[in-house]
Amino acid sequence: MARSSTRDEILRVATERFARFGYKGTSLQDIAAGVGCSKATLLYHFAGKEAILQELVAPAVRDLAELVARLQTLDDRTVPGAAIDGFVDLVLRYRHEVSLIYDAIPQFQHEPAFESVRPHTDLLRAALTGRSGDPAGVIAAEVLLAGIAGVAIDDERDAARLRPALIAVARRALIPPPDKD
Amino acid sequence: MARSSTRDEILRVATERFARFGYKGTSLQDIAAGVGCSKATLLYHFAGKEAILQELVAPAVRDLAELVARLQTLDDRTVPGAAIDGFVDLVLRYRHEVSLIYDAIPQFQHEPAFESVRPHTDLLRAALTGRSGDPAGVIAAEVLLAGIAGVAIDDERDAARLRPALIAVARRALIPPPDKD
DNA sequence: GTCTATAAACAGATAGAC
DNA sequence: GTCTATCTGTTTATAGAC
Repeated sequence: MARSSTRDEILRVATERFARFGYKGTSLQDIAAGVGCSKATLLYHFAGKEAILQELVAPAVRDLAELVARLQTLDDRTVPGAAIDGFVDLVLRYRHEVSLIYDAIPQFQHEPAFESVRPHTDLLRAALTGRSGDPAGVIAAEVLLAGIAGVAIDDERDAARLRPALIAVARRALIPPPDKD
Repeated sequence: MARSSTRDEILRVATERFARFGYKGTSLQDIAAGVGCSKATLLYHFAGKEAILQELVAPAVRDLAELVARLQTLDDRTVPGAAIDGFVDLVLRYRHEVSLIYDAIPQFQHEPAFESVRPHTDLLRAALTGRSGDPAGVIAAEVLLAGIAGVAIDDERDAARLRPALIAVARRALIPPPDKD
Protein backbone atom coordinates (compact mmCIF):
# COMPACT_ATOMS: atom_id res chain seq x y z
CA MET A 1 0.00 0.00 0.00
CA ALA A 2 1.45 3.27 -1.03
CA ARG A 3 0.95 5.08 -4.36
CA SER A 4 -2.09 7.23 -4.82
CA SER A 5 -0.97 10.85 -4.61
CA THR A 6 -4.03 12.69 -5.90
CA ARG A 7 -6.37 10.94 -3.51
CA ASP A 8 -4.05 11.57 -0.55
CA GLU A 9 -3.57 15.16 -1.63
CA ILE A 10 -7.34 15.69 -1.70
CA LEU A 11 -7.59 14.39 1.87
CA ARG A 12 -4.70 16.57 2.99
CA VAL A 13 -6.09 19.79 1.50
CA ALA A 14 -9.67 19.00 2.61
CA THR A 15 -8.55 18.39 6.20
CA GLU A 16 -6.79 21.73 6.34
CA ARG A 17 -9.61 23.71 4.71
CA PHE A 18 -12.39 22.05 6.74
CA ALA A 19 -10.50 22.85 9.96
CA ARG A 20 -9.87 26.48 8.94
CA PHE A 21 -13.24 27.41 7.42
CA GLY A 22 -15.54 24.66 8.67
CA TYR A 23 -17.28 21.93 6.68
CA LYS A 24 -20.05 24.19 5.40
CA GLY A 25 -17.59 26.99 4.80
CA THR A 26 -15.50 24.94 2.38
CA SER A 27 -16.70 24.11 -1.14
CA LEU A 28 -15.46 21.36 -3.46
CA GLN A 29 -14.25 24.23 -5.64
CA ASP A 30 -12.02 25.46 -2.79
CA ILE A 31 -10.54 22.00 -2.27
CA ALA A 32 -10.04 21.40 -6.00
CA ALA A 33 -8.24 24.73 -6.33
CA GLY A 34 -5.96 23.83 -3.43
CA VAL A 35 -5.16 20.43 -4.90
CA GLY A 36 -4.77 21.81 -8.42
CA CYS A 37 -7.39 19.63 -10.06
CA SER A 38 -11.04 19.85 -11.09
CA LYS A 39 -14.13 19.21 -9.00
CA ALA A 40 -14.86 16.20 -11.20
CA THR A 41 -11.58 14.61 -10.12
CA LEU A 42 -12.58 14.99 -6.47
CA LEU A 43 -15.83 13.20 -7.22
CA TYR A 44 -14.04 10.45 -9.11
CA HIS A 45 -12.05 9.62 -5.95
CA PHE A 46 -14.89 10.15 -3.45
CA ALA A 47 -18.62 9.54 -3.62
CA GLY A 48 -19.30 13.11 -2.49
CA LYS A 49 -18.31 15.88 -0.13
CA GLU A 50 -19.63 13.97 2.86
CA ALA A 51 -17.58 10.89 1.91
CA ILE A 52 -14.43 13.03 2.12
CA LEU A 53 -15.47 14.18 5.60
CA GLN A 54 -16.17 10.65 6.78
CA GLU A 55 -12.86 9.27 5.54
CA LEU A 56 -11.10 12.21 7.17
CA VAL A 57 -12.48 11.68 10.64
CA ALA A 58 -12.39 7.87 10.61
CA PRO A 59 -8.87 7.45 12.11
CA ALA A 60 -9.55 9.97 14.89
CA VAL A 61 -12.87 8.32 15.72
CA ARG A 62 -11.17 4.90 15.75
CA ASP A 63 -8.41 6.11 18.11
CA LEU A 64 -11.00 7.73 20.38
CA ALA A 65 -12.73 4.35 20.65
CA GLU A 66 -9.41 2.68 21.46
CA LEU A 67 -8.63 5.25 24.14
CA VAL A 68 -12.01 4.82 25.79
CA ALA A 69 -11.70 1.01 25.71
CA ARG A 70 -8.29 1.25 27.37
CA LEU A 71 -9.65 3.59 30.08
CA GLN A 72 -12.41 1.10 30.94
CA THR A 73 -9.74 -1.27 32.33
CA LEU A 74 -8.46 1.26 34.88
CA ASP A 75 -9.76 1.92 38.39
CA ASP A 76 -11.44 5.16 39.48
CA ARG A 77 -8.30 6.51 41.14
CA THR A 78 -5.91 6.18 38.19
CA VAL A 79 -8.37 6.79 35.36
CA PRO A 80 -8.52 10.63 35.40
CA GLY A 81 -4.77 11.07 34.84
CA ALA A 82 -4.75 8.49 32.06
CA ALA A 83 -7.81 10.09 30.47
CA ILE A 84 -6.12 13.49 30.45
CA ASP A 85 -2.90 12.19 28.92
CA GLY A 86 -4.79 10.12 26.38
CA PHE A 87 -7.12 12.91 25.31
CA VAL A 88 -4.34 15.47 24.97
CA ASP A 89 -2.29 13.05 22.88
CA LEU A 90 -5.33 12.22 20.73
CA VAL A 91 -6.14 15.86 20.15
CA LEU A 92 -2.56 16.75 19.26
CA ARG A 93 -2.25 13.76 16.90
CA TYR A 94 -5.47 14.78 15.12
CA ARG A 95 -5.59 18.56 15.65
CA HIS A 96 -7.40 19.35 12.43
CA GLU A 97 -9.72 16.36 12.60
CA VAL A 98 -10.81 16.93 16.20
CA SER A 99 -11.85 20.52 15.58
CA LEU A 100 -13.63 19.31 12.45
CA ILE A 101 -15.54 16.72 14.47
CA TYR A 102 -16.67 19.43 16.88
CA ASP A 103 -17.74 21.50 13.88
CA ALA A 104 -19.61 18.74 12.08
CA ILE A 105 -21.24 16.96 15.04
CA PRO A 106 -24.42 19.10 15.08
CA GLN A 107 -25.09 18.14 11.48
CA PHE A 108 -23.80 14.57 11.25
CA GLN A 109 -24.15 13.12 14.75
CA HIS A 110 -26.53 10.43 13.50
CA GLU A 111 -24.43 9.42 10.49
CA PRO A 112 -22.68 6.05 10.87
CA ALA A 113 -19.20 7.60 10.83
CA PHE A 114 -20.09 9.88 13.76
CA GLU A 115 -22.61 7.95 15.81
CA SER A 116 -20.00 6.50 18.16
CA VAL A 117 -18.51 9.90 19.00
CA ARG A 118 -21.15 11.06 21.50
CA PRO A 119 -21.22 7.88 23.58
CA HIS A 120 -17.43 7.72 23.59
CA THR A 121 -17.02 11.34 24.69
CA ASP A 122 -19.60 10.63 27.41
CA LEU A 123 -17.41 7.79 28.67
CA LEU A 124 -14.32 9.97 28.35
CA ARG A 125 -15.99 12.69 30.40
CA ALA A 126 -16.90 10.11 33.05
CA ALA A 127 -13.31 8.88 33.10
CA LEU A 128 -12.02 12.43 33.60
CA THR A 129 -14.09 12.78 36.76
CA GLY A 130 -13.14 9.35 38.12
CA ARG A 131 -16.78 8.36 37.39
CA SER A 132 -17.84 10.38 40.43
CA GLY A 133 -20.99 11.77 38.82
CA ASP A 134 -20.53 14.97 40.81
CA PRO A 135 -22.35 17.66 38.74
CA ALA A 136 -19.66 20.32 39.22
CA GLY A 137 -17.02 17.76 38.25
CA VAL A 138 -18.92 16.84 35.10
CA ILE A 139 -19.09 20.50 34.09
CA ALA A 140 -15.38 20.92 34.80
CA ALA A 141 -14.61 17.93 32.58
CA GLU A 142 -16.71 19.38 29.76
CA VAL A 143 -14.94 22.72 30.02
CA LEU A 144 -11.58 21.03 29.75
CA LEU A 145 -12.57 18.75 26.86
CA ALA A 146 -14.00 21.62 24.84
CA GLY A 147 -11.18 23.98 25.79
CA ILE A 148 -8.34 21.62 24.93
CA ALA A 149 -9.95 20.77 21.61
CA GLY A 150 -10.49 24.47 20.90
CA VAL A 151 -6.89 25.41 21.58
CA ALA A 152 -5.45 22.50 19.61
CA ILE A 153 -6.94 23.73 16.35
CA ASP A 154 -4.41 26.54 16.24
CA ASP A 155 -1.61 24.62 14.61
CA GLU A 156 0.77 27.55 14.56
CA ARG A 157 2.04 26.15 17.83
CA ASP A 158 4.46 23.31 18.40
CA ALA A 159 2.68 20.21 19.73
CA ALA A 160 5.69 19.35 21.92
CA ARG A 161 5.37 22.70 23.68
CA LEU A 162 1.58 22.55 23.88
CA ARG A 163 1.40 19.04 25.36
CA PRO A 164 2.77 19.67 28.88
CA ALA A 165 0.83 22.92 29.23
CA LEU A 166 -2.47 21.25 28.26
CA ILE A 167 -1.85 18.32 30.59
CA ALA A 168 -0.90 20.67 33.42
CA VAL A 169 -4.03 22.80 33.19
CA ALA A 170 -6.26 19.75 32.96
CA ARG A 171 -4.67 18.10 36.02
CA ARG A 172 -4.90 21.30 38.02
CA ALA A 173 -8.55 21.72 37.11
CA LEU A 174 -9.70 18.12 37.40
CA ILE A 175 -7.54 16.27 39.90
CA PRO A 176 -7.95 17.57 43.46
CA PRO A 177 -4.68 18.07 45.36
CA PRO A 178 -4.09 15.48 48.14
CA ASP A 179 -5.63 16.43 51.48
CA LYS A 180 -3.28 18.31 53.79
CA ASP A 181 -4.70 17.29 57.16
CA MET B 1 -39.67 51.16 23.05
CA ALA B 2 -41.69 48.05 22.73
CA ARG B 3 -43.84 46.89 19.82
CA SER B 4 -42.21 45.23 16.84
CA SER B 5 -42.88 41.50 17.12
CA THR B 6 -41.81 40.22 13.72
CA ARG B 7 -38.42 41.90 13.84
CA ASP B 8 -37.78 40.66 17.38
CA GLU B 9 -38.99 37.21 16.44
CA ILE B 10 -36.54 37.10 13.51
CA LEU B 11 -33.68 37.96 15.86
CA ARG B 12 -34.82 35.36 18.37
CA VAL B 13 -35.07 32.53 15.83
CA ALA B 14 -31.87 33.53 14.06
CA THR B 15 -29.90 33.57 17.32
CA GLU B 16 -31.04 30.08 18.19
CA ARG B 17 -30.45 28.62 14.70
CA PHE B 18 -27.04 30.28 14.25
CA ALA B 19 -25.92 28.92 17.62
CA ARG B 20 -27.17 25.41 16.84
CA PHE B 21 -26.09 24.99 13.20
CA GLY B 22 -23.58 27.80 12.73
CA TYR B 23 -23.87 30.93 10.57
CA LYS B 24 -23.06 29.13 7.32
CA GLY B 25 -25.20 26.19 8.32
CA THR B 26 -28.33 28.32 8.63
CA SER B 27 -30.14 29.70 5.58
CA LEU B 28 -32.60 32.58 5.39
CA GLN B 29 -35.11 29.91 4.39
CA ASP B 30 -34.51 28.10 7.71
CA ILE B 31 -35.01 31.29 9.71
CA ALA B 32 -38.09 32.31 7.74
CA ALA B 33 -39.64 28.88 8.32
CA GLY B 34 -38.94 29.15 12.05
CA VAL B 35 -40.51 32.60 12.23
CA GLY B 36 -43.39 31.62 9.98
CA CYS B 37 -42.82 34.27 7.32
CA SER B 38 -41.15 34.58 3.92
CA LYS B 39 -37.53 35.32 3.08
CA ALA B 40 -38.65 38.64 1.64
CA THR B 41 -39.99 39.69 5.05
CA LEU B 42 -36.60 38.95 6.61
CA LEU B 43 -34.98 41.17 4.03
CA TYR B 44 -37.51 43.93 4.59
CA HIS B 45 -36.44 44.14 8.25
CA PHE B 46 -32.71 43.60 7.68
CA ALA B 47 -30.33 44.64 4.92
CA GLY B 48 -29.14 41.04 4.54
CA LYS B 49 -28.11 37.88 6.35
CA GLU B 50 -24.94 39.49 7.65
CA ALA B 51 -26.91 42.45 9.05
CA ILE B 52 -28.92 40.01 11.17
CA LEU B 53 -25.67 38.52 12.48
CA GLN B 54 -24.22 41.91 13.29
CA GLU B 55 -27.28 43.11 15.17
CA LEU B 56 -27.30 39.83 17.06
CA VAL B 57 -23.76 40.04 18.36
CA ALA B 58 -23.68 43.80 19.00
CA PRO B 59 -24.85 43.72 22.65
CA ALA B 60 -22.44 40.91 23.55
CA VAL B 61 -19.54 42.71 21.87
CA ARG B 62 -20.46 45.92 23.69
CA ASP B 63 -20.56 44.18 27.07
CA LEU B 64 -17.24 42.47 26.36
CA ALA B 65 -15.70 45.90 25.77
CA GLU B 66 -17.19 47.17 29.03
CA LEU B 67 -15.83 44.18 30.94
CA VAL B 68 -12.33 44.64 29.54
CA ALA B 69 -12.38 48.36 30.31
CA ARG B 70 -13.38 47.62 33.90
CA LEU B 71 -10.59 45.04 34.25
CA GLN B 72 -7.99 47.58 33.14
CA THR B 73 -8.53 49.50 36.38
CA LEU B 74 -7.61 46.52 38.59
CA ASP B 75 -4.14 45.48 39.77
CA ASP B 76 -2.42 42.24 38.71
CA ARG B 77 -3.32 40.42 41.93
CA THR B 78 -7.06 41.01 41.88
CA VAL B 79 -7.64 41.01 38.11
CA PRO B 80 -7.75 37.23 37.45
CA GLY B 81 -10.65 36.59 39.81
CA ALA B 82 -12.61 39.55 38.44
CA ALA B 83 -11.88 38.43 34.88
CA ILE B 84 -13.21 34.94 35.61
CA ASP B 85 -16.42 36.22 37.25
CA GLY B 86 -16.94 38.79 34.51
CA PHE B 87 -16.38 36.35 31.64
CA VAL B 88 -18.64 33.67 33.12
CA ASP B 89 -21.41 36.22 33.66
CA LEU B 90 -20.95 37.56 30.13
CA VAL B 91 -21.09 34.10 28.60
CA LEU B 92 -24.18 33.10 30.58
CA ARG B 93 -25.95 36.36 29.71
CA TYR B 94 -25.21 35.81 25.99
CA ARG B 95 -24.95 32.02 25.71
CA HIS B 96 -26.09 31.78 22.10
CA GLU B 97 -24.31 34.89 20.96
CA VAL B 98 -20.92 33.99 22.42
CA SER B 99 -20.82 30.63 20.71
CA LEU B 100 -21.92 32.36 17.54
CA ILE B 101 -19.06 34.83 17.81
CA TYR B 102 -16.62 31.92 18.14
CA ASP B 103 -18.20 30.37 15.05
CA ALA B 104 -18.21 33.51 12.92
CA ILE B 105 -14.87 35.04 13.91
CA PRO B 106 -12.78 33.21 11.27
CA GLN B 107 -14.97 34.69 8.55
CA PHE B 108 -15.88 38.12 9.89
CA GLN B 109 -13.00 39.15 12.15
CA HIS B 110 -12.26 42.17 9.97
CA GLU B 111 -15.85 43.40 9.72
CA PRO B 112 -16.59 46.51 11.81
CA ALA B 113 -18.98 44.68 14.14
CA PHE B 114 -16.30 42.09 14.99
CA GLU B 115 -12.99 43.93 14.73
CA SER B 116 -12.87 44.78 18.43
CA VAL B 117 -13.40 41.17 19.54
CA ARG B 118 -9.85 39.87 19.00
CA PRO B 119 -8.08 42.72 20.80
CA HIS B 120 -10.56 42.53 23.65
CA THR B 121 -10.21 38.76 24.07
CA ASP B 122 -6.43 39.26 24.02
CA LEU B 123 -6.77 41.69 26.93
CA LEU B 124 -9.18 39.34 28.67
CA ARG B 125 -6.71 36.48 28.31
CA ALA B 126 -3.96 38.70 29.75
CA ALA B 127 -6.22 39.63 32.66
CA LEU B 128 -6.91 35.96 33.40
CA THR B 129 -3.18 35.31 33.80
CA GLY B 130 -2.57 38.41 35.93
CA ARG B 131 -0.66 39.74 32.89
CA SER B 132 2.19 37.38 33.72
CA GLY B 133 2.96 36.44 30.12
CA ASP B 134 3.95 32.96 31.28
CA PRO B 135 3.43 30.73 28.17
CA ALA B 136 1.84 27.86 30.10
CA GLY B 137 -0.45 30.35 31.84
CA VAL B 138 -1.50 31.84 28.51
CA ILE B 139 -2.38 28.39 27.19
CA ALA B 140 -4.34 27.63 30.37
CA ALA B 141 -6.30 30.86 29.95
CA GLU B 142 -7.12 29.99 26.35
CA VAL B 143 -8.32 26.52 27.34
CA LEU B 144 -10.63 28.01 29.95
CA LEU B 145 -11.99 30.74 27.67
CA ALA B 146 -12.75 28.31 24.87
CA GLY B 147 -14.03 25.63 27.25
CA ILE B 148 -16.40 27.91 29.17
CA ALA B 149 -17.76 29.34 25.93
CA GLY B 150 -18.15 25.83 24.53
CA VAL B 151 -20.10 24.54 27.53
CA ALA B 152 -22.35 27.59 27.75
CA ILE B 153 -23.90 26.95 24.33
CA ASP B 154 -25.81 23.99 25.76
CA ASP B 155 -28.79 25.91 27.08
CA GLU B 156 -30.56 22.87 28.41
CA ARG B 157 -28.87 23.71 31.67
CA ASP B 158 -29.86 26.28 34.24
CA ALA B 159 -27.51 29.27 34.27
CA ALA B 160 -27.77 29.59 38.04
CA ARG B 161 -26.47 26.05 38.45
CA LEU B 162 -23.80 26.44 35.78
CA ARG B 163 -22.34 29.69 37.12
CA PRO B 164 -20.66 28.48 40.33
CA ALA B 165 -19.31 25.36 38.61
CA LEU B 166 -17.76 27.37 35.78
CA ILE B 167 -16.23 29.89 38.18
CA ALA B 168 -14.89 27.09 40.37
CA VAL B 169 -13.14 25.23 37.56
CA ALA B 170 -11.64 28.44 36.21
CA ARG B 171 -10.31 29.51 39.61
CA ARG B 172 -8.85 26.07 40.26
CA ALA B 173 -7.16 26.04 36.86
CA LEU B 174 -5.94 29.62 36.71
CA ILE B 175 -5.36 30.93 40.23
CA PRO B 176 -2.49 29.15 42.02
CA PRO B 177 -3.26 28.16 45.61
CA PRO B 178 -1.44 30.27 48.21
CA ASP B 179 2.01 28.96 49.14
CA LYS B 180 1.99 26.66 52.13
CA ASP B 181 5.49 27.33 53.54
C1' DG C 1 -7.67 9.40 -14.06
C1' DT C 2 -8.53 13.76 -15.45
C1' DC C 3 -10.83 17.04 -17.99
C1' DT C 4 -14.87 20.43 -19.89
C1' DA C 5 -19.58 21.11 -20.02
C1' DT C 6 -23.74 20.97 -17.87
C1' DA C 7 -27.53 19.69 -15.01
C1' DA C 8 -30.29 20.37 -10.75
C1' DA C 9 -30.83 22.30 -6.42
C1' DC C 10 -30.15 25.95 -3.34
C1' DA C 11 -28.27 30.35 -1.64
C1' DG C 12 -28.94 35.46 -0.88
C1' DA C 13 -31.24 39.22 -2.66
C1' DT C 14 -34.72 42.24 -5.60
C1' DA C 15 -39.30 43.75 -7.95
C1' DG C 16 -43.63 44.69 -7.64
C1' DA C 17 -48.52 43.46 -6.22
C1' DC C 18 -51.49 43.75 -2.26
C1' DG D 1 -45.42 45.05 6.37
C1' DT D 2 -45.90 40.85 3.97
C1' DC D 3 -46.38 38.25 0.07
C1' DT D 4 -45.26 35.63 -4.71
C1' DA D 5 -42.36 35.52 -8.40
C1' DT D 6 -37.99 36.05 -10.14
C1' DC D 7 -33.03 37.07 -10.79
C1' DT D 8 -28.22 35.79 -10.12
C1' DG D 9 -24.63 33.40 -8.40
C1' DT D 10 -22.85 29.22 -6.23
C1' DT D 11 -23.20 24.53 -4.75
C1' DT D 12 -23.05 19.51 -5.27
C1' DA D 13 -23.07 16.21 -8.60
C1' DT D 14 -23.27 13.88 -13.40
C1' DA D 15 -22.20 12.97 -18.55
C1' DG D 16 -19.21 12.10 -21.72
C1' DA D 17 -14.78 13.20 -24.33
C1' DC D 18 -9.82 12.28 -24.02
